[in-house]
Amino acid sequence: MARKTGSHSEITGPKIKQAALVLFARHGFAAVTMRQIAANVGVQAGAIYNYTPDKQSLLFDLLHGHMADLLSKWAVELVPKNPIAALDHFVAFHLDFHIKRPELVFISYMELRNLSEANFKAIVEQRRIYEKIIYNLILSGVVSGDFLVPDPKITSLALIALLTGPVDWFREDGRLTSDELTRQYCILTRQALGVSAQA
Amino acid sequence: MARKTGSHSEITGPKIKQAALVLFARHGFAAVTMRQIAANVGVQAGAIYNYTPDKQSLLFDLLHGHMADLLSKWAVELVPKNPIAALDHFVAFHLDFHIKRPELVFISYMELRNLSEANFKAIVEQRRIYEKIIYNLILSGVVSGDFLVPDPKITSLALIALLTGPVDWFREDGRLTSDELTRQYCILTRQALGVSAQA
DNA sequence: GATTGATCTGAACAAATGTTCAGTTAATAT
DNA sequence: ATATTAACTGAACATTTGTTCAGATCAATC
Repeated sequence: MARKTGSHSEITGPKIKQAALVLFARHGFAAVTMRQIAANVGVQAGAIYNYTPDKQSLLFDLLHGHMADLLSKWAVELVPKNPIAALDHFVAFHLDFHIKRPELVFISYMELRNLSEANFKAIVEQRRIYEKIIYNLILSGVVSGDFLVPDPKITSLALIALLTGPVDWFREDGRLTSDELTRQYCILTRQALGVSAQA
Repeated sequence: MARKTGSHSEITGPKIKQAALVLFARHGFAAVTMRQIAANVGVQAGAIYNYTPDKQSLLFDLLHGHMADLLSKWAVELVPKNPIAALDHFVAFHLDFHIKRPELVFISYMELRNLSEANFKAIVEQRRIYEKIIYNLILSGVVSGDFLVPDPKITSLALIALLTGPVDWFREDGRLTSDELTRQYCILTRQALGVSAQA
């Protein structure tokens, strides 16, 4: 071989993914052209096809990688056995993970419909696994008597909506630190799940 | 004049808006073509331009009309003076209004960026007014001592996220009636705002 | 029944789209 | 120096895009 394999590709590859992410988040998958992505990388449109078979795969890789990242990071977390402590731990984890990736969170929510059927199913399965984690967490608190919720299934969905909301407005350089955000959402979620105040 | 003004237009006009709404919600503004909209109405693409100057206006009219509808409907609501009763009233109102319009809620959230700058500003202003309503509602409860929240501003944003979440999963024909949904979210929000249980 | 004008068709337009590919470039190995 | 080949260019492709508009259609008016 001449030229060490991937001498430039190790730079250009990630740059393409990053540019696609930012542009998809800002303008939407369908509104972004391959030429725009290429221009952001400093390359011609044709060069992108050295790194991805097509535009669809560019989107899928971003979403799939994001969810795989989320699930694997939670898998290595040391979660307390006590349901209330586990809830606090989860709130901190979920907020931290999502706040650091606003673009990925955004396109994961709103570009699902631009996936092919097979790709769509793969992502939905990953989400199902995550929802199940939260459901089990809430259920254990209900069983132990720490939580007071009428319907764990609904509450788990509501909890995700509640904890993902800050992604839309939280800014690292805003008047609220991420620690303060976490503290307040721990209070908010404890109250929402009916944890008695003296606990 | 021949032909009564709008003999067909009174039918075709709304049909175009409705088709655009459904298609924008399902596939996204940028992914929908004027020919798709026309086909859904049973007309040729050129005919659409009798009812809208361009594609952009089609989107703006949907979003602007939606927010105007929301604000004017709240304006005529008879809201109780008591903060806790007012919160319950608001929860019921917000849930009911949004659950009945899932497509409009969806595109209002995710097609903002496809608006021209001037159109964008107009919608943001309408949203600001609505957020202010919720902020004032929470503030009055804090002042009266009925609510226990660390930060009314954050809580008002969190409340909107919480109450808009069901749009994503609630189905009129699901296992939960809208009355039950409202009841559960009244409990959830009361708890989230720190309303003491015996109230 | 002729006229009018709102409504719509159907073809056309330039511009932009995702993707392909023959050929150029340049870094490495010999 | 020469050969090799990954990385990239730049032009080309068949489609599709939003939009325009001359002309067809046809119900209401005179």
